[in-house]
Amino acid sequence: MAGGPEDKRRLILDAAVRVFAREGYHDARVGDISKEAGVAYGLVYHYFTSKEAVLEAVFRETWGLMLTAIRGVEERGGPAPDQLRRVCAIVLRSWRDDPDLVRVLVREVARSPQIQREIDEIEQAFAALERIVERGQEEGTFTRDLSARMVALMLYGALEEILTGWVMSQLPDDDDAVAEAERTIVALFAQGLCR
Amino acid sequence: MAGGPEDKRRLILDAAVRVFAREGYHDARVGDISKEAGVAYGLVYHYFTSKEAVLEAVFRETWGLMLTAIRGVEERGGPAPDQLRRVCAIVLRSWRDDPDLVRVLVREVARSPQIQREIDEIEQAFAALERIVERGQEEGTFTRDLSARMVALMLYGALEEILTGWVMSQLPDDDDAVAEAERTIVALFAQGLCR
DNA sequence: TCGAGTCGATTGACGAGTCAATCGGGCGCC
DNA sequence: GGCGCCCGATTGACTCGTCAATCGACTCGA
Repeated sequence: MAGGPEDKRRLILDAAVRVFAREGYHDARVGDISKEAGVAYGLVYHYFTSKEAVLEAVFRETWGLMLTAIRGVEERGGPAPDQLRRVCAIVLRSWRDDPDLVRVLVREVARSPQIQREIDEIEQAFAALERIVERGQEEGTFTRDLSARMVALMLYGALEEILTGWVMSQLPDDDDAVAEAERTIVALFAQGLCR
Repeated sequence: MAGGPEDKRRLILDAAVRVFAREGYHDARVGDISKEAGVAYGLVYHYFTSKEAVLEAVFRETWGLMLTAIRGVEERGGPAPDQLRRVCAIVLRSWRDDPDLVRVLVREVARSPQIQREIDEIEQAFAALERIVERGQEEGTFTRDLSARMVALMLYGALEEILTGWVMSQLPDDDDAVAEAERTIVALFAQGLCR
């Protein structure tokens, strides 16, 4: 099993993340991926039906993990603002955990023509955020004046833009900055700007 | 002059917006653009050095107008929350004004590998938002606890995500919804969620 | 006559995807 | 235990369609 087929698949997938992060999906050649993985060109097609399928697998597997983590927050329960904070922490910390992966997701998937916004999967992330906001409204912590769906969208956009800022190095991204981003987004969405 | 060269250039540019909106940049053929514009294939290359240059011109000219409008808001002055509201109105209403253009900007430019985030131009939009937030902090309307730059980024992301929601039809986009989006984003950033 | 503006068939590069050949290790049979 | 067969894993040279970009010809007003 140590040399089983799944290993090569993972090898290719991990290599693809590095290559896509380095070159971008469009400029990345399938040959670059096989080379980076140390396998033959054709093997990529043994495990994936196309170059796009490789990107899709990267997205699907990562996104699945993220959704699971978010659902974990929901199940653990607690006050809505706390849940929001924990979700933001998960999303923002992913940058420290695997910058290449975040780079690929932000640049190629978030709004890409390839994988035109795996609507379904991304919708589930919105839905989770929306549920948390709704729960806050029901428990009376959050105002009912704002549409939970729209707030969820804006929260998602704010998080994505912070990650993008890091990917594009428009924003410092040391540990302090990551912690500050967490603090800022929670404070902003909870209390707003006005003093 | 009615048949002067600038006319054909505009013709091509406008056609390109429609074609990119319809097909996406990658799938759009240069021939599609010339056909849509009703000019010969080669003429596209008379006015632009490459297909990518066409997209870039679309971005640059539109973004210029938007920056001018935002600077207009700044110059007109007034309380920071008001300025924020006016900027949001400009951005969000652009969807009603020219959906094709917004579709292209959101899908192809915002995070694209082509025109890799015309860093400079987009930075100026961030900077304008940042200045407005800072002014609010100086006049004492906004809390000084949050980094103006980060807030600017989050605001930008929230706006972009709303537009994206419309582009991807994940969000109703009738006149009422546009008005509600304006109200929601201003209320959220000013007061936050907590009651 | 001149050249700016216009035309569109041609081309040449390029890279995704194919496929036939080879490898290798598990398994049954002697 | 050892031999050899079988089949999936692996290889990489090659094919083949696709466009972006070029370029030489044509038009027409000055």
